[in-house]
Amino acid sequence: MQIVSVIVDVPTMNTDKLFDYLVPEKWINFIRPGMRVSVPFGPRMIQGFVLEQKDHSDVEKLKYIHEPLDISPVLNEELLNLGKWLSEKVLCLKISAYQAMLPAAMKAKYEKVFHRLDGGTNPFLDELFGNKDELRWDVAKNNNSLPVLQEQIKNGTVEIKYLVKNKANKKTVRMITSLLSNDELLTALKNLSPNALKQKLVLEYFLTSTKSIPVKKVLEDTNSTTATIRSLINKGYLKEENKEEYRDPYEHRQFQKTTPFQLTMEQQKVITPIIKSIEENYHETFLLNGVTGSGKTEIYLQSIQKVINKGKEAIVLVPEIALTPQMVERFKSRFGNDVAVLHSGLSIGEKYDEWRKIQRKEAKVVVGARSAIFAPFENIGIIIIDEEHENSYKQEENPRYHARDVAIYRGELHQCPVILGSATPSLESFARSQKGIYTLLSMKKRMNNQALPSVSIVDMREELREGNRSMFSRELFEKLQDRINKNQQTVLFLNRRGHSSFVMCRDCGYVLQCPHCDISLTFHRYSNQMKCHYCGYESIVPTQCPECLSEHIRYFGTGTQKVEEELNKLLPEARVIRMDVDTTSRKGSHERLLQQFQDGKADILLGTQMIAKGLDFPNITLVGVLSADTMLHLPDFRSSEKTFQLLTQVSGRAGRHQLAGEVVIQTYTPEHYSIELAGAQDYDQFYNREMMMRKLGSYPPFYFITLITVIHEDLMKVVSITEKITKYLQAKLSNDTIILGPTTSPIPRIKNRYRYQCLLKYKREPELNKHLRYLLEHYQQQITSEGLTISIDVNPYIMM
DNA sequence: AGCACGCCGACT
DNA sequence: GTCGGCGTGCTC
Repeated sequence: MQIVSVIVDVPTMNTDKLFDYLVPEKWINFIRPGMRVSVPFGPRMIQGFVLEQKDHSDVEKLKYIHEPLDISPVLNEELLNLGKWLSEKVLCLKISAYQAMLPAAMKAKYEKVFHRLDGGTNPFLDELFGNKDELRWDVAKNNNSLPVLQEQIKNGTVEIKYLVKNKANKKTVRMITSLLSNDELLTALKNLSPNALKQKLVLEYFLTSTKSIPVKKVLEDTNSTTATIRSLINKGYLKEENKEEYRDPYEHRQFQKTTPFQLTMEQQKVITPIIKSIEENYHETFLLNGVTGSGKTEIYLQSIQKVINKGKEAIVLVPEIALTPQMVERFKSRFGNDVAVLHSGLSIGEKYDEWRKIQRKEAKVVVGARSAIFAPFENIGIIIIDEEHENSYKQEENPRYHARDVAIYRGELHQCPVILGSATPSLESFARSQKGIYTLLSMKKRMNNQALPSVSIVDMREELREGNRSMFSRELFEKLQDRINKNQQTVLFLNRRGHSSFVMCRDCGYVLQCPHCDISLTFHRYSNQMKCHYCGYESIVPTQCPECLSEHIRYFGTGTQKVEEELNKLLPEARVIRMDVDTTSRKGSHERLLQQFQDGKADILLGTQMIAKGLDFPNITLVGVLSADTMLHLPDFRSSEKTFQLLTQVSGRAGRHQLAGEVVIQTYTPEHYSIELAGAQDYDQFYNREMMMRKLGSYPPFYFITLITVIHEDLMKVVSITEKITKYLQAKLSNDTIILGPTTSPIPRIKNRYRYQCLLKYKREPELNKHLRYLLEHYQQQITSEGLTISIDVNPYIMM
């Protein structure tokens, strides 16, 4: 007797445990841990993951596994353990953790069908089923036949079958193979009936080409029909078979092979310790801090080459928005078909194929977004996270994991180096490098010794005072005109996030802040109040600036569209390409717009977030940041850090080649350190300043934080539950732990459900997860039956 | 999540 | 006295 323990695909807390099943005789030792199986669960049939094998169970009435869904395990032992670790660390369901590791194509799709059992003897059923003996549930439902069918089920003439399917499947191509040698073909040709002209053509075709050809191609090339092929198959000359094929998203692209570049002194120095840890098989986390254009990618490429030479595999994570064709090309042109690519632009089927290349060891390198950290490699030699400070490495839904944590966990397990690369490392990572947890590797020079662009910061309050009410400062406008005259290109960057949610004085730049939290107050339109999302402080919306008594105090924000209109008015001769969510929603439009810009079809590229990275065009000599402040005043303790990173990032777009670059940053708060220091491109100084702020505010990296959000349609319930949770935690956690809340969330209501939150700041709480789990269990009933949501985000990046 | 079981109101 | 509403609880 063989028994397996299974995690079932039912995403609730009460089913988040192992269920035991008997393995049918014929599958003993075939069904193994890591495989997906379909199992009877109550009256239905569902998908599950086999976690363990055993020969005894404490449960009396075991059911049998219905059938395996894979021919070999899709999760290896490491990933099975990783899933367990992950679910404990981020407090998610085990099933969610495992599903996050696999391509979406493998997620189960359930179908219900009615199956007739009368053997066609009941004419009444003919009406319902037609000439088939199966009827899909949704079809029956649309025909209003459910009540009748229910009756038939009672009679025993119809049963319900539950099907477990994949979301997407392997793509197959029908192939025609010749079973004859050339000599035999010639004989066969002679024996053909003289009027079988098409058959003759097909056999002749196989004389001159390879033995196995897709049906479609045979038909096209010989201008014959399936009937011809069929008769040749019947004569035993040809054979038809299905061949599995990969969908290749880069099928029509040519990749010019590149060879390693000669490294600069600085690069050489940096790569040495990385190579050492690859060669000597030990884990070390490196923080590779190199200015924009310092050649980090070449370091990655040469390190990966070493890893491949050792017969091991490499994982490279890149932020979703930076995963452009240009980026992929750099890897594909160095490592060719050894590279698999995983990103959100691919279809479910394409992702599935790329994943299978990895699993079958046909790929050695995976380049992908966040979830690629779960690539099913078994012999990892290096893990690289490029632009490590990017927020997109944190998943903002369950499982709320950070790819960096998973990377380091896997790196330790495989005893291989982990490289975190960035021009502007996250404070957390840089602090760890200062403490010696990560090894800091710095590159301060650009590869071609090109100087960093010169940055000028324009005080927009001054502009206003001098009567310039336009969104362009005089300096930026002059430079814009100059570039158009010189036929050089400009990138204009506008940050749309934080749109009119904060209130600022246009005269002095004063922004309303919470007196207790040093965080900007958020404007609430419906209640017409200013609120702090961290402690709940409220105040009225001022009509006068509290600092300078000016009346020019208002909500802040401008859209790209408005800027475009303005540009058309002021510089009608300028050709503008606008890139934002509106103009890039269609597939491929992102790439197309960039291509147009690269081809010189526009003078100005105007855009949001998405143009901050990866742009590397020689003709860009001017970068303008229209309003550096928008992000700065978001109600988020990381707003300064994000501002600094973004400004540095954007500035790095200018003057990467022969032509020198200039950057103009417009701001209402030029004295703010994140803007001033981004202008000076001084990371170290920024780090010191920001660390002081974090220390004062008891924020990371000095404290860990965890955010608990309670969501329900009944506001009273939300408030009272959040209060209870806060009280409970106050009683259980140490005195050094700071508990902020209950307070309303930055977005107090989404889809008619109210949101309240409680923020924990702590240095050491070894029992925290235990308490949080207790809370989840305690409210489990209300979660399942009353639509209550309690979201727990350990180390949140978006404070909503 | 689904689905069955089970206990109260509106109807034949 | 029955049909069906959806609250409650279970699924190896």
